[in-house]
Amino acid sequence: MRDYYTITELTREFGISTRTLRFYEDEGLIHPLRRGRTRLFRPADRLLVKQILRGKRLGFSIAEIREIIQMYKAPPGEVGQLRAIINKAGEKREELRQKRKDIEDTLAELEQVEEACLGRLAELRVTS
Amino acid sequence: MRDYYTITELTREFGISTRTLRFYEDEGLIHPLRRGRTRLFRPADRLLVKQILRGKRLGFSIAEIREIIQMYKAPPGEVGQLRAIINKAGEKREELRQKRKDIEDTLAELEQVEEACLGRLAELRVTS
DNA sequence: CGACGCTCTTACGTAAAAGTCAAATAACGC
DNA sequence: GCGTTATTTGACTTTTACGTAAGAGCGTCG
Repeated sequence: MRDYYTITELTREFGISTRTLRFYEDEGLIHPLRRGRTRLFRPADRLLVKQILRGKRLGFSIAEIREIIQMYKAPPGEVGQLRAIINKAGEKREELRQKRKDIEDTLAELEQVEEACLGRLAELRVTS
Repeated sequence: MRDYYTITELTREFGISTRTLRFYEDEGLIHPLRRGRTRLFRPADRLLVKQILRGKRLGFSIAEIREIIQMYKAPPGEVGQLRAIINKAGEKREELRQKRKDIEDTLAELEQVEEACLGRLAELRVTS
């Protein structure tokens, strides 16, 4: 496990631009160290980037991703705070289950598309 | 099953604006009938809207949703065309499986968050 | 008949998430 | 040490997916 990654290393690994990583820093999603002005990304920062991109793939906005990330690093706060986190986590989980159902439905439809195409191809081979 | 829906009926059912439905028509995603200038949405149009919104929940862009929709209504074309559709459907399915994995991972992490919070709450009750 | 609600088109505005470009530093390879 | 490459900040631009407002046309309810 590397100590530090340069910004370019991460852009290559994840297929994103430096602008994107700086944007995520401006948005408060990551906080890489600095040596002088140069950013040094720790493994923990790299993991965060991974989680951010995963959130993007699922269609979450930066604001939503920020909420999720903040739950991960929520400190052992007071009772009300803990309950609030539990609630928010529950909501997000419900949302994710909905997305999962959407995926299952779309997958089923695409399988039908493929089968229909294969069937039509078979017909064409027989007919011709 | 209704014959036709007005634009406002659909906006109420789906919680979207008339602007959004007209935008989807401009983008070629739906093609409601017309009586004069007024749009008449058939059940098939309503189904399409459902599929569009499902795509949006999954983070697909309008362009991607258009691709998916076009696969659904692909006519029994020629062999090359059919193969192309099968390929594209395969790609989308792979993408969806990735999203599903992303969801499973995020769900697992959120469950950990919840458990950590519950554990901490239990501690607080004991300690206090 | 008049107000009201629904609908239409056209056009400009906007928020989110970066892309792009410039100019200045900093770090690296030899 | 010096040229090349990487990195920084800052500002402006772009794309997507609508929001919003203006102005006008129908149908109907009282």
